[in-house]
Amino acid sequence: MNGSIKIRNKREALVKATIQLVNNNGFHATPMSKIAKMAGVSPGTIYLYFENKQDLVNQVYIEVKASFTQFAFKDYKEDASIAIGFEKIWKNIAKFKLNEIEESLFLSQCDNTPMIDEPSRKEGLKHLSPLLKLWGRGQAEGVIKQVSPYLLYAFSIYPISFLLQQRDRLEIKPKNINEAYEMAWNSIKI
Amino acid sequence: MNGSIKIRNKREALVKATIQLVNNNGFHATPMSKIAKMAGVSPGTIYLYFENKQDLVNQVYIEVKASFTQFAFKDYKEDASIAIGFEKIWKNIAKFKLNEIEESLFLSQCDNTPMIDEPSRKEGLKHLSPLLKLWGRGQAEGVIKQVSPYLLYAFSIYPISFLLQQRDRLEIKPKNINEAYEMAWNSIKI
DNA sequence: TAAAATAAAATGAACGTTCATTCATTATTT
DNA sequence: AAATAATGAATGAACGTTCATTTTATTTTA
Repeated sequence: MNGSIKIRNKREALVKATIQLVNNNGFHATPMSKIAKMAGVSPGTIYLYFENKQDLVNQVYIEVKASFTQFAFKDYKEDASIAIGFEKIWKNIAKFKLNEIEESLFLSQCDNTPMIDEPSRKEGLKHLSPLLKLWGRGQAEGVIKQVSPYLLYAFSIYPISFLLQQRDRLEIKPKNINEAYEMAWNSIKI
Repeated sequence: MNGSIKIRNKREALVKATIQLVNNNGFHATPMSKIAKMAGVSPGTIYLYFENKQDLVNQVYIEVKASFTQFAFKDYKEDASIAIGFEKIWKNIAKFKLNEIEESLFLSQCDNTPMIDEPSRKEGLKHLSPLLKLWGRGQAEGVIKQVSPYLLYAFSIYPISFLLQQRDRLEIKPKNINEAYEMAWNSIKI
């Protein structure tokens, strides 16, 4: 019982340790030796699960991103109305970003630095298509503004990441969530 | 006449080189030796202008942030109407983010990683108060939503940073800028 | 004005440290 | 006993920083 994360399996512990240490120190200021120590594992052991440091961080990125997108579309039914469908997805994303803070901070660091290589970036982007489809349908129905998906994303989804950065995250409670949701919807609805 | 940036003075060249290299490689993957080489200067020379690597990146951050905020409030008159004032500031910020891409990318990396120390972060945050004042006035007049400044920022200003990240930034042309502005305004106006 | 003396700026090789990675060895599981 | 998993000391490359030395600029002297 040392100061390290308690583990079921070593790979999982390594992933967790990587997220925490990269969040606090940045990728290149996080030595493999520290990751190993925090995971309660020898440095050499890392190389049984990952090819090298870059591979480690790529894999962590892809896993966290997958976990994020899976959460985003939980209980989302493609046949619901645009407004209902969007609210579902939006609130899923908000819940994830505000509850899974470690994972969200990690993603935002990955998305704003060159620490992830291009193939892994592409891989992480795959899973967002249901939202794009929803928007396409909304535009066809005349409910959603006729602007590029980039703009729709920038003004309705991306702002959630900002709230997460604030020091006083705890203030973000149900009332504020709903206020935020209304702002998101107002910006993309016709 | 080598491959390095041509310079007026060495400090300026070092700042420019730091921005470019950090954008491409990240802070900790950018050795002082490379910064020196790109600036056309000896490694030792860096330490005539900066205490150490952390001090270098802190100073660059503060300077770029200052240049950004100065640009944001150019030609802004405090006595204009809320709508006019906000549009002025918003479009200034958009112009900066979309034209000064190197500087904007650098700021977004600084704001999403632990590479900048806390005092310098605080220092960089100082200059945004005119916008907060404008919003306060707008709320008093019943023009701006009664929500926290964080939310107002998240939904009207922060999205601009996302547009900058897109691969096809060149597509962001006047028409799209105005669409984006309308979305920003829609999300914060009552 | 030219030469000499001093000061300031800049250099880059060298230093100590840290890091990612390896691999001979040990522990654990089958 | 054989196979698999894990270890951690060792390695060599790369890094941030220093500082004795050189180069350039400024001032003083003759």
